[in-house]
Amino acid sequence: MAIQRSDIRGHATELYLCGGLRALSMRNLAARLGVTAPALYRHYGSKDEVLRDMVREAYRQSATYIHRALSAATPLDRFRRAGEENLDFALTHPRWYEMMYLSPERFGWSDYPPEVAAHAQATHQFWMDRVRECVDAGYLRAESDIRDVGMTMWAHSHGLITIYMRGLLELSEARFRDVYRASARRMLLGLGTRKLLREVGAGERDGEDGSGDVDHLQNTEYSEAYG
Amino acid sequence: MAIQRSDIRGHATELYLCGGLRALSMRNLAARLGVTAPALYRHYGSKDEVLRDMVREAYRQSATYIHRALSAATPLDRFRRAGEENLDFALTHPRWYEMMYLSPERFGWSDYPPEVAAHAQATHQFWMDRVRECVDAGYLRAESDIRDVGMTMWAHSHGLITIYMRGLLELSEARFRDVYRASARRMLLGLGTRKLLREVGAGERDGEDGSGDVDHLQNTEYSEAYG
DNA sequence: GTCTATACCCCGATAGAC
DNA sequence: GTCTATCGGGGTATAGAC
Repeated sequence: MAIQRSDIRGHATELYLCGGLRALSMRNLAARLGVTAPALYRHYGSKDEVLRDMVREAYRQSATYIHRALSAATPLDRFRRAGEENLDFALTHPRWYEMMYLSPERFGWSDYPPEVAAHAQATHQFWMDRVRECVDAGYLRAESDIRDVGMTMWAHSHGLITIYMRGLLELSEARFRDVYRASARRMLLGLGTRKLLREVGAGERDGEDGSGDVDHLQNTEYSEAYG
Repeated sequence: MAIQRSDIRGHATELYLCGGLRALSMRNLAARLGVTAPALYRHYGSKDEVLRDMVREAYRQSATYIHRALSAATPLDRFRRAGEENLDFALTHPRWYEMMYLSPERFGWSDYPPEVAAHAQATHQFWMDRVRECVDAGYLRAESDIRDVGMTMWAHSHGLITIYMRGLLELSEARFRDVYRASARRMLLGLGTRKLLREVGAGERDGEDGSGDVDHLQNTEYSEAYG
């Protein structure tokens, strides 16, 4: 049986996941598949094309995680679930996650190839849809441009994950999940309407119903889930 | 005059800034300095050591930017100024900024060398000090752990800059500055106390004094500076 | 079509001459 | 302190075996 593109991509990904780009050479890759390096060029035009395929795979995997959120019943649940799934993806496949946010020049590209850009655009759109749903349902403030709200939340989520992965927080993964949720909650206390404050756990705090002014939340314990 | 470490680091940085890691080889570097590659090994033990020195330089440069904020008069001004200086640094030296947040394995490291970790820690501490000041002055909500507040803001700032640098926002630099400030403002509307809401521009909006409930801010124009 | 063998040039790094 | 010479290992183009 001849070698398939998917075999190459699979082993390339495995190599990358184990030892980073350093471990991923065409010779290494070929040896894993029991062939010599030039044989790979029958299936991929260059190492670059292998990398591109890997990035696409990262987006594809990411999509399988966050799309599970669509099975949730309400806009708010879909939104929260998407956040959880994204966190799961990032923690389970950190290098795939990282690849999605690496500068193009990391791969020697001056810009992203069209198919990668399309995946990125689709992911972006998914998040915007989640935000739009929540705005329409009255859970998030309506602004002149919905994308601005999504962008702020996206920035927070991605920034936090990056900082964690960089090792600057010195937290266990389990602890980081709590921290992530707590931080997301802080975001929502700013972004959410009173309706959201009422629905998201305010009822569990000291008998308050969350309809008072925001300063009442000042010393809340944030280590619980935001939903 | 013999070659100095600073000459090597300077040219290495220039090469990296122009063409990324691909353009930075010991041979290239040596050619730029008018010597041959092995000569560099009198000054640096390895290419790795050059990289480490470059990352340290990135932190040093970053520090010169954000430390200017200390000349501002009040905690709130120092905090905002630090944000502006950090944005300036990121936009003026995107690759230096990027280096500060690259995973260690980008450089072939399993972890950060101690001197780099120390710089990162100092930068972290600087931001925590800015947050602490603002909490003490009553501008930011006091939480059980101050670092949590700083972390949320840090994550937002870094995430937004990363997304912009990745080219996903398709904005001009000037427009991005507005977007950054607007997004930071959204964060503060969640993080700030009423005192902050009163001081930060609420007075300019339709004659409101900002002391009402937060839903009044729902459709505010956010494209102005957050301070 | 698919793979091997070979070859070229660039890389990081070392040894030893000057 | 810098050179030349050299090593092992990369990406990949080419030629040709099956």
